[in-house]
Amino acid sequence: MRARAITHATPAESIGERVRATGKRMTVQRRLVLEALQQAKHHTTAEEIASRIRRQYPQIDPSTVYRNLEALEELGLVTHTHFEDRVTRWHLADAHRHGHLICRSCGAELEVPMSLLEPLAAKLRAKHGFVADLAHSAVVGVCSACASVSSR
Amino acid sequence: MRARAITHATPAESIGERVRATGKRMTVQRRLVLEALQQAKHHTTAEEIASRIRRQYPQIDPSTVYRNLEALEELGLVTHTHFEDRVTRWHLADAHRHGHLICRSCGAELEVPMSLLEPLAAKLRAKHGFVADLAHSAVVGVCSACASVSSR
DNA sequence: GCGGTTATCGCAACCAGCCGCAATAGCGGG
DNA sequence: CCCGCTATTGCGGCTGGTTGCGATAACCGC
Ligand SMILES: [Mn+2]
Ligand SMILES: [Mn+2]
Ligand SMILES: [Zn+2]
Ligand SMILES: [Zn+2]
Repeated sequence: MRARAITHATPAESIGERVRATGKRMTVQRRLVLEALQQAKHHTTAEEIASRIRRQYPQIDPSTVYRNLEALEELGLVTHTHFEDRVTRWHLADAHRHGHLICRSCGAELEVPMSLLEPLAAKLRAKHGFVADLAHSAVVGVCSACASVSSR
Repeated sequence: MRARAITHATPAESIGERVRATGKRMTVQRRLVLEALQQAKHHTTAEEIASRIRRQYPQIDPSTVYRNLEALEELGLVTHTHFEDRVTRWHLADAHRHGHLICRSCGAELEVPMSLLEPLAAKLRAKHGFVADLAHSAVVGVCSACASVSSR
């Protein structure tokens, strides 16, 4: 085992070390939450994570999933984003950061590069000393398709 | 009554007409929600509105408050903003629009003029045809006080 | 004013998420 | 390998908010 080359993008063992280094513990539930996040290619919900875990480990409690997501977020391994429905979306932190635009009329979701949002963040930092996290909440509005329909 | 001058900023009768013009009805509950919003000088929560109404009208149900806030929002009389706790804040729509910055470390709330946020909205409109409502969600981040403490 | 249509109400049940508690199980040290 | 400390778990209960349903009451036309 020791000599086995680790080719995976996020070596499972180093994550365990990183977790333990802060006095936290690597429980089976926590490992399963991490695995579920890795398997979901993109953002996912706590309920999706829970139901995926339940297939292997039926006794998992939703609150355990929520607490683990929080704990992993404190460690910088995970982030979350708020959309307009009241369901929080979770990302692995190493996934490329991006902003979200969501249409309040048709629900369409667009992703935009952080570079687009960065100038506003820079301005808030300069004017107010406020370090903004503009990826944290989706930007709500009306998409081009819906806007052209409603103005016609 | 008929000749009495109306000096109030938002003539109650014209609101009633505006409500009825869309096939909606001006119920006592709806009037009480509006009054509660007017009495709260700035943004307020559904629960604050409900408990204020309960003093005059104890049988009001929370769902009635929520449905009325939604209905009044559809009419353009009311807007809401999402803060970082999961409690929605409600404004009368004629109150001056502004953005919110909220510190995830100390909870401080700063208000910023929409003009600060407008350049981003213009860019999203130009690049994606997306009409953004940047006042809808508070911008989450770390305020200057907390940022200087944590970097020291 | 009166009556019919139907928007709205109160209620009960539900959903996403959070929290306190007692039991369990990682972890680090010996 | 075993032990003790304590982080974490499952559970029950709660909060803010939403939804379906049958009863009520605005509104409109006469
Ligand atoms: Mn909203
Ligand atoms: Mn958040
Ligand atoms: Zn995403
Ligand atoms: Zn405000």
